[in-house]
Amino acid sequence: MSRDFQRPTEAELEILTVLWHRGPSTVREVHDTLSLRRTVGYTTVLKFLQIMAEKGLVRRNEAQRAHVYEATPPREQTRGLLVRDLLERAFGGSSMQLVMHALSQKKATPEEIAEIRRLLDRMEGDSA
Amino acid sequence: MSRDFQRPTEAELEILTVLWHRGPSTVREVHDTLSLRRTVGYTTVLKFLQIMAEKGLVRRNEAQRAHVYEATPPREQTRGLLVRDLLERAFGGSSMQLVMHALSQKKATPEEIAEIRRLLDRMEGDSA
DNA sequence: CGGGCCCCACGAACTATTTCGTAGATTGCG
DNA sequence: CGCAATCTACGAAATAGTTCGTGGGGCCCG
Repeated sequence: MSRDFQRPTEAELEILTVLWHRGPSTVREVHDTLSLRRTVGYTTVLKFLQIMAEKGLVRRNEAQRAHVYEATPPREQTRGLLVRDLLERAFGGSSMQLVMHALSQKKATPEEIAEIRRLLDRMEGDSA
Repeated sequence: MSRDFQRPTEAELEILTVLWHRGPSTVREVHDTLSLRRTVGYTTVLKFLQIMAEKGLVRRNEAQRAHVYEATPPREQTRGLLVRDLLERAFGGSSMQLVMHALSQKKATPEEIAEIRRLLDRMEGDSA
């Protein structure tokens, strides 16, 4: 069996974020959440969860009549996958360029900035 | 006419990166470059450039028999668009999280690290 | 002039992704 | 029990994205 997850499609990612946010949820719960942002049919969500279950992107608990779905790939792992991907496809692998863009995108709190500094310190330490 | 660019598809981005790298190029040049990485037909590349021209992603100079294509959206603008997008779709808008991932993804050079530090300094200065 | 090579336009096949309708089973209630 | 509300399964339409074949010209060399 394959242990590596493939890159989720846009709609799949949308659902994964809901599951990461809510934790294990039923189709209805996911649907209700998504509906807050955009119009989408109930069976559309159901279908996606079924597809994702096949792909291994979600785990399904059928104990109840309304099955409960849970995201399988750890959130950070998926994020890493997406970042790696964007890095390669649009930034020629230069993580710094990506960082610069991310930073200029939105103002960070002093705490967050401090955290990034610590990470930079660690990196310098390693490379030394 | 519309001045905002839409998010390029995967294949379109691939071609844009070639154009950013090479500068204005003919279909053949783009095709040759892409061929170094993967198998792709000449007319496939041609078709994409035609589609992209319609979308406004590239500009076409027909002065020569072999038309010369040039990327229209500035590279940094497109990168910004992609980063913003990823930020929204996978990081709940937290640029810090994205930065952390980007940094841990690939080792940056000491120089780059220094540059990021300077950017952080500037950010703290602004918010003060 | 004729053949071979390269170029563009365009349609269309193909694949991937998204969206939903319909059907059948289950459950809760009056 | 019988109906309305809810669920899942599944097929398939609709859309988006990718890939390429074919046709019509132009260009260059022998």
